Amino acid sequence: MADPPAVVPRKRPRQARAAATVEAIIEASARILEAEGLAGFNTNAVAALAGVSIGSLYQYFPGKEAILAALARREAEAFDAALGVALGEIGDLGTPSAVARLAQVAVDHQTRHTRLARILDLEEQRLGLTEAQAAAGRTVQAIAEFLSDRHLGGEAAALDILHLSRGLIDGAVERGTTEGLARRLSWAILGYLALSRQGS
Amino acid sequence: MADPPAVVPRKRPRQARAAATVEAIIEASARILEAEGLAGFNTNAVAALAGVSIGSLYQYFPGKEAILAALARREAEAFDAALGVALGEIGDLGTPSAVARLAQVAVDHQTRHTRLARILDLEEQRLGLTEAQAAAGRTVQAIAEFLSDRHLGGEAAALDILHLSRGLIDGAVERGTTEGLARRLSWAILGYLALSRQGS
DNA sequence: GACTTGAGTGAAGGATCACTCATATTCTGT
DNA sequence: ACAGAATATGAGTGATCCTTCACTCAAGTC
Repeated sequence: MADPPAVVPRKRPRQARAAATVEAIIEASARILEAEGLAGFNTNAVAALAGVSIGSLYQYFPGKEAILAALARREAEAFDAALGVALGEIGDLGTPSAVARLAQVAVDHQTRHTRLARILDLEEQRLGLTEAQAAAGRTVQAIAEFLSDRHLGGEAAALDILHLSRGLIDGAVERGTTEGLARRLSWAILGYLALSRQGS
Repeated sequence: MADPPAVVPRKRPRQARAAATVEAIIEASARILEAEGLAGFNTNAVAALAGVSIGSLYQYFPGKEAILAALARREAEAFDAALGVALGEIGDLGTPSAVARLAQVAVDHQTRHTRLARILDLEEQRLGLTEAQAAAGRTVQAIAEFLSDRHLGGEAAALDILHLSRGLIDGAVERGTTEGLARRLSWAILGYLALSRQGS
C-alpha cells in the first residue's frame, strides 16, 4: 500500500514575497489544469508558469496533491462567499426569483473554470480533501437553511440540487449552449422542489 | 506542439483469442480506472491485470488514449442500447411513469461505474473521441424523439436532461444516498420539462 | 513437411517527472 | 551595518512509465 499523499502545507509564508510565491503557484496550477487537464499538471510546469523555481514550490507544498488541496479549498471558499452574498440579498424575494438569483451565482462560478472544477471534484474523493469539503459543507448548510426557511426541503435536497446544477452547467458549457442557462437551471431546481414536496 | 494522441486501433483482431485479448485489455482498463483513477491507469498495469504482455497491448492499440477511446465507445453503446430497450417498452405509459422508467435506466447504468464514467466524460473532450460521441449522439436523438412525440421538448432539452442526470447521479453515488434516486431524478426531469413548456 | 501469417513476449531505450539539496540572495530586527 | 532568518535557485537524482523491436510460438495452407 502506498502512503496517502500529504496535502497539508509544509510551512506558511511569513514575508509578503513568500505569500506572492504561494499565490503564484496556486494560480499557475489553476491555469494549467483548466488548459491542459491533469495530464499537463506537473510540478515543473507549474513552477515554470508561476515564474518560480521548482525548489521554491517544494518549500511550501509537500507534493503536487497539496497544491490541488489548496486550490480546491480556494475554489470552494470563493463559491461559498459568492453564494453567501446572494443569499443575503434575496431575503424578501419570491421563491422563483430567489432561486433564479442563486442559479445565476452557480452559473457564474462554474462557467469561469468548468474544467478545473470538474477535475477538482474528481480528485476530492481520491485525496481526503477535508479543508475543501469543510467549505463545501458550509455551502450546503447555507442552501439547506434557505430551503427549510421556505419549507422547500432540507440538506438532502440541497445536495441534490447542487450536484444536479453542476452536471447541467458543465454540460452546457461543454457544448456551448450557455444562453438562458440560469433560467434552464431554475426550471430543474424549482421543478425538483415542487415535485419533492408533493412526494410524487 | 505535441501531436494529438492516436486513438484508432492499430489492427483488428482476426482470430477468436485475439478478440479475447482486446476484450481483456479493455475490461482491465475499466477496472483500473474505476478503482484507481487516471493516476493508476498505465499500460503496464493494464497489461498485467489483463494477463497479457505489454507487447500484445501495443499490437492492437497505438497508445493508452486509444484504449480510453475504445472504452468510451463501449460504455456509450451500452447505455444507448439499454435506453433503446426501455424506450421500446414505454410507448403507452403516461409521461411520469415513462420518465421514471428512463430515469431508472440512467441510474442503473451510471451507478455501476460512476468513477469510470466521470473520467471518460472528462477525457472525451481532450481527445476527440468521435466514435463515443457518435453513440452518445444516437442516445440524444432517441431521447429527443421521445420528448417531441409527447410535445415536451427537443434536442436541447434532451441534452440538458442527460447532463443534469449525470450530475445528480454522480453526486448521490459519491455520498452514498442512492435510495429513491430514480424518483428524485424524475422530479428534476419532470419539473424541468413542465416549467420549460410554460417558459417561465 | 515447408511455408505463411496471426498472435504473443519481455528486455531495453528513452523520456518525463517528482522531489532533494547545496548554495545564493533578500529581508528584518537591532 | 550586521547577523541570522527567511526565501529563492536549479542542476541533479532516481523512479516510473510509454513504447519499440527482435524474437518465439501456434495454427492453418499448400
